Amino acid sequence: MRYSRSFIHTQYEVPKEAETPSHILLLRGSYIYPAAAGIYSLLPLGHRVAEKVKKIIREEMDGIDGLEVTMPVLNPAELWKATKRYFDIGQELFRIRDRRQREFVLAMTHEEIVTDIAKKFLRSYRDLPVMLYQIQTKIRDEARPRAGLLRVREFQMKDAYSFHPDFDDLDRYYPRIYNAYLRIFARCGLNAVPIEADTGIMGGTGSHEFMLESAYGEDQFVVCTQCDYRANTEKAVGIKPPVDDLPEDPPIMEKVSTPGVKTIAQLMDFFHTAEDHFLKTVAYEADGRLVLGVVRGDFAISPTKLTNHLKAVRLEMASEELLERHGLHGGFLSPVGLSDKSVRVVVDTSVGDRTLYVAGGNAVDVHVKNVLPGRDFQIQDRADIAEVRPGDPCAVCGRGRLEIRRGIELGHTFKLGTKYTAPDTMDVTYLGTDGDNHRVVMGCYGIGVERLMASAVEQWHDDAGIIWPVTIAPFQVILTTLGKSPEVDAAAEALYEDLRTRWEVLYDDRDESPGVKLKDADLLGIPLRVVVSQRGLKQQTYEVKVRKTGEVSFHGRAELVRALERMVADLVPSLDGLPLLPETA
RNA sequence: CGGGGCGUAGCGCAGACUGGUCAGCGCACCUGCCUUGGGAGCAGGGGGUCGGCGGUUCAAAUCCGCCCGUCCCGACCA
Repeated sequence: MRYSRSFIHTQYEVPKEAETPSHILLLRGSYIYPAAAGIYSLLPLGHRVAEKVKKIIREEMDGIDGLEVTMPVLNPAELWKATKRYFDIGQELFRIRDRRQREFVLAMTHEEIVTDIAKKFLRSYRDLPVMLYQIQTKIRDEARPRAGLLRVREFQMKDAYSFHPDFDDLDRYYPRIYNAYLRIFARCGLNAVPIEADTGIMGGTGSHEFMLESAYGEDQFVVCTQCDYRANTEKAVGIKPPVDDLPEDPPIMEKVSTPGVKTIAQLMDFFHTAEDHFLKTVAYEADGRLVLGVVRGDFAISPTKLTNHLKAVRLEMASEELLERHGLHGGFLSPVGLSDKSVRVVVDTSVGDRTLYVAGGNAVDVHVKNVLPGRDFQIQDRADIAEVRPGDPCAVCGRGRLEIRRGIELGHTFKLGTKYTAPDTMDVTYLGTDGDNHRVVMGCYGIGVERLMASAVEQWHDDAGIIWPVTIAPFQVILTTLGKSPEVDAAAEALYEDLRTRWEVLYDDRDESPGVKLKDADLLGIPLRVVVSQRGLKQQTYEVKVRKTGEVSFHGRAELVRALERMVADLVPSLDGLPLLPETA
């Protein structure tokens, strides 16, 4: 491709809307162009990168027996009503009507469509297992798109769905997709870290997120400093150091007037007592019911953990009206002396029975002190509903400490089970060898293509520009001429014709000053740069610079191709040392 | 959806507080000359509903109101 014909329009200035490195560099390199907030065109360069990524994804998906399909973006609302997602998902789901007022949604994923297909065609155990996948546009009305391609409203996603005769079969398949994901990210040059993810109401250990650690990521995950435990903060479990200072002869519980004292900070001041001697009680509305969550004062409640424990669909902070209706008062909530039996109370495992707590009094301006769990109130529902804290001991190895890191979620694998095939959703069964109907078990697996591209830039850039991994670079080689002379042009033309039979070559044939051409080559991030110049021709050499290392070498015409071949091979990311799961036959 | 910033040429910005003398600068773009190893130089040139609507005023880029767009923080995120 000749640069002069390539629709590359680099810009020197940093666009003011961009702050994140990938956003800045992709705009400056004319890889992408915004149409609206969180909606981008992929310009020729960006399109080439996306196609490279998609090719790698296809190879890996095909390698684990995936069958590519294309499903519609426009989905009839009835299917989404059947799975109840039409009602459970908030404003993020685009809902539209056609000219006859029939309701449609713009698909944000394709569980409904693919399950409907499965229901139609999967009749017998002979049809299973099967994995269908597509790479296709997803549309979501994101509340806040951000950071260029990292969080957008329209994007291409590889979404895959596997169908199995039973859970065992899904468990056998799962490592194959997990390993394929590790290979995809590694082949794209990304250091993806698999972490255990929240599985929602499914439970179990059937979900992983693949994270790229990055300061610009919007997700947090927990890592152990000693062992290889890695988990989403919504799921992570740490050891909660117990407080054990119960006096021999515990004093009885006592009411204390605490006018206007509501927060833990105010209470610590009022009672001159440490944070971990309070019971923090927070009121939620879970699918319409009032629920009180209780944690020790030095912990915070994890809404996700509480939601999962309750097996609730929606969890929100309780409104004042709901509290009033139960005769409760925000700021003085408590599991102690709760008369209304319709209120569910969940107590976190941080609350022990070897210490005396200060708790709310369930009356305005009243707290109680010397509260002893088990004596002054009964714990009927005890669960881990607290967020882990940085520095907490690891629950897996017991030796390490937990740290919280930021990351970009590159992909997600999920054992869905029968969430979409159960009788109350889409009801998908097949006929087994025993002649009986059995329920189909599913898994789903997603990768965002543009987010992966942007993540590659986040991981691979310097002050001068992008440094594409050779596997996804728009071109492997940029051929640059310096100086204007017939000899240089002739040599470059001949070299271009030769190199382009082996690689994708961007031939910078522009009549620009050396500075402009060299700066553009760096900004665009093409892995190898070959320079043809008067100076080089005089010595009968061509200069090659490796973008990633900055290493410069000179080669005669005869050995240039061989040298480039070696350098390209060296740049291909290694698949050694990936934390692959064992696959069973 | 809450809080904040920004909106003047393709890009980046000044002008605004103190209304007039204000349609400006750099880069990019076009023409010519010249130059060619890290975003050259000279000369000439094109390009603007100052985000939109309304108000105040003799007069609005500038003051006031509403709206829109965009970015950041937070909430949300199948």
